[in-house]
Amino acid sequence: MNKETILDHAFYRRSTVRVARDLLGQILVRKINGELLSGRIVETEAYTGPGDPASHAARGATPRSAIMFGRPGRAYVYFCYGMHHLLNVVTEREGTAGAVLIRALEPGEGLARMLRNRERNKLRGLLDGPGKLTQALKIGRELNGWDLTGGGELYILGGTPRIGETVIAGPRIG
DNA sequence: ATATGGATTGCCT
DNA sequence: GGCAATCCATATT
Repeated sequence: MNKETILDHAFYRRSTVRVARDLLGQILVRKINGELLSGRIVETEAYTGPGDPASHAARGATPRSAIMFGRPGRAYVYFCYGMHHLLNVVTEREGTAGAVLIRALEPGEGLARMLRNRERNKLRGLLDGPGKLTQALKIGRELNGWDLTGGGELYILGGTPRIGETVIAGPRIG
């Protein structure tokens, strides 16, 4: 059987692009106030280090980007445009920069709560953006540096059944 | 100490 | 399609 397990250190400690691709279809789980919120990852984006101008780690480590050089399997959450939190997972071995931005989810558990968190009534457009899903799952900077391999408030479930999906991989746009 | 602009979203026309 | 909203990390003076 395809047993669902929490993605571990070894999963994240690989090339950023590979982790980005393998994250598709897995389940992001958020536990907060005794409630379970979850969604299936349907869009990701890879950010590496030097050589990737769009990456925060492009010009070496800064206080903010240092975590991208740190242990894989940690969350990198940062605040953007003065109003959105963006969730990444750190990849590559310690010392090498890399992170994958979670761009979109398909709603799973806790739908009613996620709608409330976003003050929306429709399923449509609930989790289809990096800033939207963090709002729906109440993911903020307090989770920056969170170890995703240890369960608890935030983790990612792997080994989820694939349902005949098409994975499209391409260069980043923009 | 100050200036700049961003891994976005939602509302406007 | 265009653009304002709005905080903060980073670079510059």
